Order: sequence, then C-alpha cells, then structure tokens
Amino acid sequence: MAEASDFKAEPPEGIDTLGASSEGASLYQLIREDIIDGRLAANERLVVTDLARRHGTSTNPVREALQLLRGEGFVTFVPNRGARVRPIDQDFVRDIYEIGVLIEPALTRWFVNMATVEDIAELERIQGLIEENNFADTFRHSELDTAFHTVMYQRHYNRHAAELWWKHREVLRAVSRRFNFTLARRAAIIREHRELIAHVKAGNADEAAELIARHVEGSGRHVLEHMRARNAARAG
Amino acid sequence: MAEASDFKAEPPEGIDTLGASSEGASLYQLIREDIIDGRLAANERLVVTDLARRHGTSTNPVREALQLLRGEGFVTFVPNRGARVRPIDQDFVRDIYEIGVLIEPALTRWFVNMATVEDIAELERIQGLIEENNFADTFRHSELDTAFHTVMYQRHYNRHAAELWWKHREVLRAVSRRFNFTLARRAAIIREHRELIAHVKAGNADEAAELIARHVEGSGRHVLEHMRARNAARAG
DNA sequence: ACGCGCTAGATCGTACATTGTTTATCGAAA
DNA sequence: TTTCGATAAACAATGTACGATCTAGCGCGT
Repeated sequence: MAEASDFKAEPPEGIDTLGASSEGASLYQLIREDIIDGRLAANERLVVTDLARRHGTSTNPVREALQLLRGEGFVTFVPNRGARVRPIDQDFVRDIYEIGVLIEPALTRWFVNMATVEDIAELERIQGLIEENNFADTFRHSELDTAFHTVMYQRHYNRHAAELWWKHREVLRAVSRRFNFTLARRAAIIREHRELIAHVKAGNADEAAELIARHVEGSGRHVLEHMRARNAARAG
Repeated sequence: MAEASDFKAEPPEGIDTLGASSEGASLYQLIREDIIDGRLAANERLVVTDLARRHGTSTNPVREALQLLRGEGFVTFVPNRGARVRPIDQDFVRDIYEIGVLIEPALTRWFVNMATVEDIAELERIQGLIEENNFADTFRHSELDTAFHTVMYQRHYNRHAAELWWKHREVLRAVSRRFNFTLARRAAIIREHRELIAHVKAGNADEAAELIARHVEGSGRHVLEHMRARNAARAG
C-alpha cells in the first residue's frame, strides 16, 4: 500500500470475494457484475441453460452461482420457476445509503480513536491522488474514493459491519460509475475529505462521525438525483 | 394477527425465507438451524456426501443449499476444500448486536411517526402476553419478544434494513434461547417495553429511538455475558 | 369467445466422471 | 529404531450428462 500507482480498491482483509469453485468463481463474478452494472435488466429471467451455454460450462456451476447470488440478495427465486434479477432501483440504492449513514459514523468514530501516523499519511496520500485526478477519470476517482474509506474501515474489529459496508460499497461504486459528478458535489467531496482528515488528526471522533454521516447522505442524494433524472428522461 | 394464541414470530412481509427448490428448501433450513442452534460445531467441515446421505437426497440440493448459506454468511468456502461452519461465537454475536444498536433506533423512529392505533393495540396485546408468560417459557418469550419488535419494523419502507434486522434477529433468537434471563434483565425488558409503548403513544420519536438503543445494547450485553460465562465454565 | 389438453422448455434431482486434496503406507537414511 | 520423504490410494469437491417433474403457452374443440 505504498506505491504511488496503487489505487485499485481492495476489500478489507478477511472478506472472501471469490466464488466457491474455480469455474464457479468467475461465473459468480460475471453474473454479479452483469446485474450490478445493469447489463442484465431488472426482473429479467435468469435461465440456467442459457447462462451455462453463454459461459461455456454445464448447468451445475450456474445453479450454484445463482444460489450464492440469492444469498447475497442479488437474485430472487420462485420454486420451479427459476431465478430473476433483483432490480437495483432507486429504492434499493436509497436503502443502502441509509444503512451507510447509520453504520459508517460508528466505524469512523472507532478509526479516529485508533488511527496511526501511517494511517493518516495514507489518507493524505490518497486524498492527494484524488485531488490530482480531480474527477478527470471518474472510474479512477471511484476507486480512489473507495480506497480512502477502506483505509478507515479496514481494521475495524466489527468484521460483520466492515463486510456489510464493503458489499454495499461495491454496489454503489458500480451504480455511481454511470453518472458524472456535478460541480457542487465535486467541491463537497474534496472539502469534506479534507475536513475529515483534519478531524482525524485532531482526534475529534464525534465531529468526524457527524461529518461522515453528512458525507454519505450527500453522496446518496447525489446518486439518487441522477437516477431520478435518468428515469425521468427515459420515461419522458 | 388477532388470535390470542398467535405468538409465532413471523418475518416481515416481502422477505423470502424459503429455500429455492422444494427439497432444497428444507435442506437449507435444516442445515441453517443446525448451525445456529449449535448442533454443528464451529468450523466443522460440511461434507456434501455426508449431508446428502443424512438427509436422504443426492448431492446437488446440498451443494445449492450450502452456496445459499455461504451467501448469507453462515458457511465459509475454500476452493477445492469444501465448506465449513462459520463459528457463531462471541465476536459474531457482538458484531450483530452492535449493528442492531445502530439500525434499530432509526427503524423505531420511523415507526413512532407512523404508528396507527391498531399498531399500538397490537403492541400492548403482545406486551400483555409477554407479561402473562413472565419468562416461564423462555422459548415462548423469545417468540413474543420477536413479534413485539416485528410489529414496529414490519412495514418500514427500507426493506433492506428490515431484512437485515430480521436475519440478525433469527440468529440472536437461537443463541439467546440457550440461556436463561437474569432477574435484572427480566425487569429491564418489561420496563423498557412499557416505556417504549408510552413513547410511541406520546409520539416521542427521539426518546423511543434512544430507548431502543439502550434496549438492544442491554440485550446484547446480557447474552454476551452468558456466552462468556459458559465459555469460562467450559474452559475451566 | 372460452376452456381444456397437449407440447415445448425449464427446473430439479440423480448418477457419474474428473480433478484435486488428504492420508496412510512403505522405504531409505540417520 | 525412528524420522523424514515420496508415492499411492482413499476421499471429497467440482463439472458433466441425463431423466423426471413442473410450468407456461399454444392450439383445438366446443
């Protein structure tokens, strides 16, 4: 985590992102990304035979991948009628952001009290990269922003909460990648990140937590506005 | 929800508790309960062939059930080495309670602002049954207590949060069923429930939320103390 | 037009082949 | 004799193929 070119977002340690089997792993990830990135439409049927053919395997790995996705909430099942894509709509995104608003402040509070000099240096390094990039490459920004928050939550003792955050984050990252940042939002992100670092340095846990709550809420509002606008455009 | 004998805890609407396939459904539930109730030891290997034989099916339904459980976090997988039971230890329970402390107040706040006369009547009815039972039948208390909180969270617009709460609740219900309630805890539960109803009636959302936070935290502390004691006894 | 039955297609369960891992046994060296 | 190492055999996970069961959609008959 010291290379200047290192900006690929990594999950917090101890969280298994891989699928079960060698074949199943890629299948799981492929289908999942197809759902999150919107290549598979909402409520679309997931026919096992088709997926198997498309990915060049037999049906069994597909079935297991679908069950895994079901457990994670990305597909729904009706007995004897197969699987469907759970729609990642505004409600879904709103729900996730609201949970983030509740959980992230607590994670942040802990981080502020446990942050080392190296942590702060890492935060500032990533923040430097974020400002250097300055939203020119939105994909890169997305990765950097995720990395920024990962530094804070990575080592939290509540692995369950960290895992939850990461899973939500993966969805939101994919969703927000579809939109551009408004100028107001860009400014807010830079400002709030700087403020956050200042709070961490000063050890102001409460202020940091409160700031994160606003940060996440602002981020959610921003994405939801975009989704709403796009939906309106599509409908009109 | 009007019969006096109705005290079986039901999940909030819109949450699919059933497994995928007819056979797979029961398999999923059986294995899950074996894990939660502790009949399957922590980190125990889950051999597909064994489970299939034991439940009188072939391996495929077992594999799918395991993947489903993996997605829900009850089972861990290592490629080519199969599945293991994720230990439901003190850390796990603590993590879940801490998330509850963060989420439930928000759910409660919403409920207080949306509660109908019928909701309050239902709360009072269940509370009456709880006090009538007075912890004589701990299983029954567990169900009633779950029903009490379900009334509050059932119709929350954030389905994701409600679902999360329910999943956590199912685990905690099974864990806490193993222990008896201390007298202090019994008194606290009755008192806090009554207080909560009063807050709901008065429309004091903030007070109710704050009370729930304490309620959940107290419940968590109680269970964790029991677990700690049992572990100490086992080790000594 | 409406209902009934049939057929196409998909899910679900079983059986089997393949691949990788673990364990036990045997042999050689210390 | 013991210990280490290699090899082989048992075992279990993963992938493939197939048959049974269920659903849905279409056409036919009334």
